[in-house]
Amino acid sequence: MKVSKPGRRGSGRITAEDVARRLGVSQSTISRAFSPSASISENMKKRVASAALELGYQPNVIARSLITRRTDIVAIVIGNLVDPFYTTLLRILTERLQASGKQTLLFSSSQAGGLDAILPTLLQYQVDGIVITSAAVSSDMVRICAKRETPVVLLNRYVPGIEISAVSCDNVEGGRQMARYLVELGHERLAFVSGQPDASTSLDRQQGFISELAQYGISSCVIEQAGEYSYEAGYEAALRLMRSGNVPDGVFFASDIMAIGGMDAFRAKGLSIPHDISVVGFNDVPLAAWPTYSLTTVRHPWEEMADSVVEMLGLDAGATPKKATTQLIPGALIQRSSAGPRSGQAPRPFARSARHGPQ
Amino acid sequence: MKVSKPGRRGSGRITAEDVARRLGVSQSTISRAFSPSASISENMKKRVASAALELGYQPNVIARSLITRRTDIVAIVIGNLVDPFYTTLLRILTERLQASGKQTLLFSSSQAGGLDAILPTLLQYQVDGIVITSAAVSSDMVRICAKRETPVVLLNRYVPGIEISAVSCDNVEGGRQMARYLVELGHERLAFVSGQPDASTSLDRQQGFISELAQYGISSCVIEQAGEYSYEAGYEAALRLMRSGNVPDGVFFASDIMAIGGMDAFRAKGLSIPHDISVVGFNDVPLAAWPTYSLTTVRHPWEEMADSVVEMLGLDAGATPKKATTQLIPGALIQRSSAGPRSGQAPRPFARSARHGPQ
DNA sequence: TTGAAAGCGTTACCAT
DNA sequence: ATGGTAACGCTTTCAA
Repeated sequence: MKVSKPGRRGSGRITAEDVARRLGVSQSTISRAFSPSASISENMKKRVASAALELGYQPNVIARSLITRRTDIVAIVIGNLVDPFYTTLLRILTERLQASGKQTLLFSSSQAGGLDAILPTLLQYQVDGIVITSAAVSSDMVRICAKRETPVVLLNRYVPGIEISAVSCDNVEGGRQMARYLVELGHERLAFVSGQPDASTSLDRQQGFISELAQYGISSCVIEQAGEYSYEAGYEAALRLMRSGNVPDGVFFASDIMAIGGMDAFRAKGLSIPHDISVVGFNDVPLAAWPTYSLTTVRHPWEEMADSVVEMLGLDAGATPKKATTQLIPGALIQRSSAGPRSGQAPRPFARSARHGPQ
Repeated sequence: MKVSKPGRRGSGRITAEDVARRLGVSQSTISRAFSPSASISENMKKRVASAALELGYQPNVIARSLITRRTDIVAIVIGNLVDPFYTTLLRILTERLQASGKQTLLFSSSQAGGLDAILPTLLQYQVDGIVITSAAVSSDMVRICAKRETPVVLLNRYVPGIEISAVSCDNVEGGRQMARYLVELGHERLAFVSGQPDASTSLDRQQGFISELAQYGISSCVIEQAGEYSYEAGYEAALRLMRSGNVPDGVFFASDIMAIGGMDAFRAKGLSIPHDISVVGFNDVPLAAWPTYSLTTVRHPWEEMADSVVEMLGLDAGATPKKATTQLIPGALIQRSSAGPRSGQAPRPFARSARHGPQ
């Protein structure tokens, strides 16, 4: 006869052992009752379920992960929780992960040390995957993660020389769309306000914009460096643009939040939008749709991006350790009223470039 | 002589055992090298450190938590990741937790089922504490958490009849401050726009506002229900306020995001702020400081609130299982330009109620 | 279908 | 100061 183990320890923790004792069965049986694929009689399953409910038992996923090697936790590294773009990204991604039964362990990389300081602690938590939406990624990090077989996906950015998966909006094409749109509205004196000078997102949007302008025979475009993706930076950049003397008639800001700062600056100086100047952004954050701004922008394919991330992390059943690939998903031009035809021209001469109408 | 265990399993996981073998010492020694309070020679500690670095070893906190019963993970339940108030709260709290060596497991309760659906999975992760910033909290939940000895803190709300800790801004006093401020600017025809009708935050601000108005002999105040804390709801509420015929000369919105929606609505209808109408909000989200809005509001004591939460969770060394208490922290009236003296009056007759100047 | 036992990677206690 | 060993709560063989 089995000698029953000592009773409950001081803690309020209820274990499978407790349920087993209650039912007079083995602890393994309790485990099986919570494992969908295990073979257990329907009757026993029911008995366990009711006993568990009664005792308030819930399997300890932490203990489980030790043996299954899956925590169902995904780490998300976010740089700037002030920027609505990132909070939107976080929201969409967390909801998507939650829907797949994964939980989000949130890391803010704005802390001192950046990603380098975060990565070690992050890995200690044995996360099933890492999503990085910001911060510099070194090849050292990639090597460390690869060695531990922890999948990493860069979201909204990519690092060329590195073996790492990435999913991002097609920023080059987005820049092109904006160029086409503004040119077809009749604008010729254009400006681009860049974000962080080394961010691939900003660079790509710029490159797409400039190269498409060239297609239309517009070879000059003022490039104003805002320095960072923020309202204040956009505001200041707009002021500098105005001080420079020749105010453009169309400005493409590398992100919505900068564009909105820019609009406020232009208006503060008495310009009317879009009459005196057309402003467009990128991202389509909720703010952009507000009537005060009604910002024409490129909508990020939020849902598709989130889906891609989940797929590339290989979190679903068949964990295919995908080779590192970069996936670009096209965005959609959202026409609102912050950009209009050049003053004195007929409104909306072409609508060809608007692949999607206003929402 | 000890028989060495079989070598590494397929996985890329490096364990303390691996480091021990490498150094020809026991696994316990490796563990001690990573435990600050353990007794280990300085020399050995160094040898372990370098071997660990070489092999890429990091202690598995998941395994550790099994025995220490501390995961260093705090669950944060956020209802509305669109509202800048909540994203700000999340940012501040996550940074504060990270600074204390705790990690944030993020749960969005806007998902179907709300908190009831989330709590079970949340508890499976053996979190050290739970911070709830939204959603209804039932006494059942409180009982379950209490049984498991998992501390719970309500942030920015409280539930009267329940034995649960809460930390919140002093909403009643905030409402009073706003009443004083608007009255002293000369306004008499006032309105309050409420958020969710059952939210303690909204109710308290309303109560403080109304009761303080009464102190000044103003017994009537229009109450407009916006229904939820959102830009759109604020916008619509403002429109209804205007349609009602007697437009107030001062409106207190229960939250900044509603106030901003309201400002846009008033302006869209041709009103000038603060000339025709004064608007004030609550929270002091980053948006409120933008020049377009320059919203007078009550600043949430973000940092103090975060500090209080950490303290009430008892996460630091001496885990005092505090009795459930509700802590109210006063906010600060931030004077900006969305509210001004009643048209035709001398500007700023009193400044008494502005406890802090504009930032 | 069920039970017993061997881990998973760590900490903590007991020896030495 | 260090090594051995028993937990921690679970999943997963292997037997029955």
